[in-house]
Amino acid sequence: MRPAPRKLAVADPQPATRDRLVLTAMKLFWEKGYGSTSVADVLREAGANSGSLYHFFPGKQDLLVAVLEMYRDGIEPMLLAPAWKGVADPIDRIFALLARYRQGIVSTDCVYGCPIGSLALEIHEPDPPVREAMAANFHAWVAAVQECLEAAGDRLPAGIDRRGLAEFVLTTMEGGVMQARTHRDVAYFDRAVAQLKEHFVMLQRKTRVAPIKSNRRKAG
Amino acid sequence: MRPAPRKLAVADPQPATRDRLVLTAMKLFWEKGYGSTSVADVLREAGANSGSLYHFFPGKQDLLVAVLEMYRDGIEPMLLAPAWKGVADPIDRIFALLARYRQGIVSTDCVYGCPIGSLALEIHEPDPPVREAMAANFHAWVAAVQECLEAAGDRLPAGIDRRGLAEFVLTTMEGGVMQARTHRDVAYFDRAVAQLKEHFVMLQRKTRVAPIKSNRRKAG
DNA sequence: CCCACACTTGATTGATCATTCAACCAAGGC
DNA sequence: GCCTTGGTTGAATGATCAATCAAGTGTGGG
Repeated sequence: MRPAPRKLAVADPQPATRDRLVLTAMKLFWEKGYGSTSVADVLREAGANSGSLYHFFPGKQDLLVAVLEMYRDGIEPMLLAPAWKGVADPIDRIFALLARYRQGIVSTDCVYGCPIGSLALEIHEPDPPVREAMAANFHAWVAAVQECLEAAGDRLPAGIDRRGLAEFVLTTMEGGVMQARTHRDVAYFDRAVAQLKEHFVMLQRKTRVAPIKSNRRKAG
Repeated sequence: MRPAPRKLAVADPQPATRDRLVLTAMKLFWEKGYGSTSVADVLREAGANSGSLYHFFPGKQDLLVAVLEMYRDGIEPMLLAPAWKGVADPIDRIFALLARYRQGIVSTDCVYGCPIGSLALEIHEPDPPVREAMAANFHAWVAAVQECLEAAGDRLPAGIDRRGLAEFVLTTMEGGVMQARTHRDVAYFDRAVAQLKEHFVMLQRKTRVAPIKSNRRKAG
C-alpha cells in the first residue's frame, strides 16, 4: 500500500527528491490551496524537474494523496505530542489541542485554515483515494480525541455518545477556524471553544445523580 | 452601493444577461468551486459572450462578489422563510434551519457543501470585497439565529452569551457539513446536531432555579 | 567492463485560462 | 436623420496549466 522504503542508502545530504516534493506540496497546498498551486510551483520550490515528479507520481492528485498521508502520519508526533506535553488530564488535553489551533490562527494573522478541512471543501470531485485520505485524517484526529473521552471515564455521563462528542470537538475546531479566518478575528474561534467548554462543564455537572444546589457562575 | 435598478423596462422575456450570469455563476461556483469554474463555463451555460460579462463585471472576482451579495439577499426569503414555515418556537426554528441543511446533504448524496463555507476555505487570497461579502453572509446568518435566541427569552440562562451561542450554531452546521461531505455520510451531520441539541437541553435545564421534575423529551 | 535500473533533465505539447478589443446593433432623444 | 448610450458579438492574445517523452546520468551487480 505504502511506497517502498527509501532503498537502504545512507542519509542523503538533502532529503530525497520524493520527500522534497511532498514537503513542498504540503506547504504550498496549505498556503495557496490545491487548485491554485501549479505543478510548476511545486517543481520550482522543490528544485526538481517535472520528469522527476511524474516519475514518482502518476499525476497531481497522487501527489495530494501523498501529502494527506504525511499529514495523517504526522498527527501523533507533530500535533498531539507537542500539544499534550505536560498535560495529563484527558479533558484538559482536548482543550490543549484546541489551544494549539488557536496558536496557528494568531501566528498567521487569522489566515490559518486547517489544511485538511480546507482541502475537504475545496476539492469538489476528488478521486476516491483522495477522499479516503481526507476521511482518514479526520478519523485519526477524532479517534485521538475519543481516547481522551474514554480516559475521562465516569467524569462524563455514563451512556454518553463519546464518538459523537469527539466528532463534535472536530466540528467546533473546523467551524471556529472557518469563522475566525473569514472575519480575520480569533475571537470567533475563542467563542466557539468557550461554547464547547461550557458544554463539557454541563456534561460533567450532569453526572451527579442527585440535584445539587445550582452553583451558577457567570457564563462567558 | 448596489447596481442601479434594471432600467424601467417591462419584464424581459428571459432574465437580463447580468442576472443570468450571476445565477449561472452561483450554480457553478457551488457545484465545482470558484477556482475550477472557468469564465468560459459560466459564459456557455448562461448563453452569453465574454464581452457581455466584462461589460458588467471588471473581472471574475467581481462576479463572485455579486454572487455572494445574491446569497446574502437570499438568506431571508430563500432559506429562513421556507425553513420556518409553520415553526413558531424560536428554538425549534434553529433546529428547523439545521434540518434544512440536512435536506441539502441527503438530496445531493452527501456532496453538499455550504456555498459560503466552501468559498471561505477555498479562496486563500480574496480581494477585500470578497472577504467582506463572505463575512456579511455569515453575519446575516448568525444574526437571524441570534434573534431566535433573544426571542427564547428566559428559557435560556440570563447571563448567557447569545451571540457566541448563535455563532456556535453556525459552527456546528459548517463543521457537520464538512464531515458529512468528507465521509459521504449524513450521520456525521446528525451527530453534530444531536450534540448541539443536547447543549440546548442542558442550557434550558440550567435556567431552573429550583430543581423541578425534569420534563425530558427524547433528543433527536 | 558492461548492462540494467532508478532517477533526472528540460524542452515540448496542446489544452485551457482570464481578459481584451474593435466592430456592431437597437432604441431614445433631438 | 443622426448621435449617444447601453449592450452584444466573438475572434484574438498571451499566459499558464498538467502532463509527456526521448535522451541523459550515476550506481551497483555480474
